Amino acid sequence: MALTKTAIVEAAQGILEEYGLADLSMRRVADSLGVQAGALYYHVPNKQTLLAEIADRILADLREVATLPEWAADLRRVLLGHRDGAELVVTTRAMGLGTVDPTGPARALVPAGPGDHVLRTFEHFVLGATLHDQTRAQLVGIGLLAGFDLEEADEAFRSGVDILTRGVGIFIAPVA
Amino acid sequence: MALTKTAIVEAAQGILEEYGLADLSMRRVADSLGVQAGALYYHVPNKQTLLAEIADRILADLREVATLPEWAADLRRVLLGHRDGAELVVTTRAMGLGTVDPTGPARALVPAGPGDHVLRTFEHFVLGATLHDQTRAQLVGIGLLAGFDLEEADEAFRSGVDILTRGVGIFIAPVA
DNA sequence: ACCTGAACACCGTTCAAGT
DNA sequence: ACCTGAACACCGTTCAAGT
Repeated sequence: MALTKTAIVEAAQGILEEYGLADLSMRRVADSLGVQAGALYYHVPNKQTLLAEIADRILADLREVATLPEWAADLRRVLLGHRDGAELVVTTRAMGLGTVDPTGPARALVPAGPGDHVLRTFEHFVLGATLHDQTRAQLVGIGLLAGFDLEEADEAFRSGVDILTRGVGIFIAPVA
Repeated sequence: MALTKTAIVEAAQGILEEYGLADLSMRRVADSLGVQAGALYYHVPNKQTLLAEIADRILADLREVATLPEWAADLRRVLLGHRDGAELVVTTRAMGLGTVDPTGPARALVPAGPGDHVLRTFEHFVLGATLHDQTRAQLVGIGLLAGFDLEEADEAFRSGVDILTRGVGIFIAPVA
């Protein structure tokens, strides 16, 4: 069968889930499809856009939610559900690639104008915290890091969401 | 003069500031020092630890501060002050490398126990937001992205810090 | 139109051999 | 002890040539 963009994206995602982002090369994707690396460039402009396409597929797992904390937890769930999901989405978002905005399901929960700052703040926290925790969790899995517990990190994440929601005053005396 | 670890770290940082993280290769560092790439490995175990050493140097610019929002602004200032500073520090922190904790100057501002969650939450937000903004600012500089304004991003950052400090209630009606 | 084969210009890391 | 030279096992991307 002929090579298609969809087949390439799916093959790339398969390699990502199985071997991780560091081992996801254009040559490996081509190999798994039984073609030469150069052939990919007839269907995909470059590696970055291919990765952005995978990021879009990952973010498609996002569910509808009723509250901001629920949305934060769901975004974290989706990112942790895919190998190197946080790193992929962080990079894609930072470069302005990808078409799926992770704050999408939360848009309806805040007023259009001032709610924007709230959504961006939540997004940066969720991506920052989850990138940190997922990287560490994966290092523990390879035996390159010890003393990190994802359950504890989940607990800290929920505290972070509480702080964003109610302010630091819930944990410490209000600051100037 | 003989090659030293310090000379290698300084040369690497020089290349980072001038050409960026993507162009910072062991071979380039070696070239700039007039040695072969393999020679570096007698003084530095690998590239990651070399990068961690640069991250430590960058975080050494952190000032003493009196409040949490002031510390957040200072960390952002330091990261934006070095090319790819945010990416470098995010990666180094996630992998548990580097010896300088960016929350250091803020430790004295919060109580020992519950203050920890507050610090980590602030750290993840500052790193997440600044990584995002610095990447976009640098893409604008190369002409690969338009419609991003760092002044606006700074403003959004300050709003984010306000939300962390006082809760989302200052921007929108309190959420469940 | 679509793909191969081969090349260009690189990587991080290792290691025998020299000094 | 410290460095060179050369290798190993790769990269992303381009492009003439074939079908």
